Amino acid sequence: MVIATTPDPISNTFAALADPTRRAILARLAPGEASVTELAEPFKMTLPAVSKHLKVLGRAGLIARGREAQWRPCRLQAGPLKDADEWIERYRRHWEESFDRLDSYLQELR
Amino acid sequence: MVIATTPDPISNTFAALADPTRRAILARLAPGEASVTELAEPFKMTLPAVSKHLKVLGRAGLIARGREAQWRPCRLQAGPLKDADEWIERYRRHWEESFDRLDSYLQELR
DNA sequence: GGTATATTTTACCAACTGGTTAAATAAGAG
DNA sequence: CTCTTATTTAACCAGTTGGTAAAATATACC
Repeated sequence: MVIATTPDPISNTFAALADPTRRAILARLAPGEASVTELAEPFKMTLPAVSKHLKVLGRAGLIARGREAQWRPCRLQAGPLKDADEWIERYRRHWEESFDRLDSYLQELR
Repeated sequence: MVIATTPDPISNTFAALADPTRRAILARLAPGEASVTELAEPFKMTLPAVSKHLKVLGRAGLIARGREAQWRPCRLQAGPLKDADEWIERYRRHWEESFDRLDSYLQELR
């Protein structure tokens, strides 16, 4: 199974977050680690499909894998999320400003 | 040119951010609006390629297009970035905690 | 060794992506 | 109307993605 490796970590992070299944997996891992079968349970896709999603998350550094008997538990690694957050934060001013404009427009309407 | 439309706005946003060219375009738009040719200038790709990137950003709601004579100026729309930021923020505790663990480990090493 | 459970790998497929070139469209200027 | 400039569309291509089914691998248990 070929998984493309961008030499650009933040692109990998955003690409990994661009899929609802993968975001749900991260949400499931927030309270603590889980096995692949546990992670797959809520989805109506096959186990290999989930395994691929985990590989994408792993490549992005968003999860780490353990080894316990025949289980390969996953746990969240939030480091890349920090980088993504810092990238987005640079635009905070913009969405706050555009809210202000909408707000004062709504004021005018009264 | 077929541009896939996910019924999932935040997936579109993250997918749009997953490309370095598109992130650079957004950065260029932060100080103010720009024409397509101006946006294309720093890249060694053709104009239609940039036009496609702008379409992806438009679909994600990250830019709006104007009309001035034969120019179609782009300006940043940061709304979707706010949603992306809010999604990521839920994990802030996780990257701060993992920093704390690294920090106390480094303390121990001394 | 043989069996059961958990997970990954392989091979395959249709759809999407990111790029190209060439042609089409839009608007201003002479 | 013609020419120039700005931009998009169309057709195409190679590579990636997200899924599948079937086979392979890993570990525990008897």
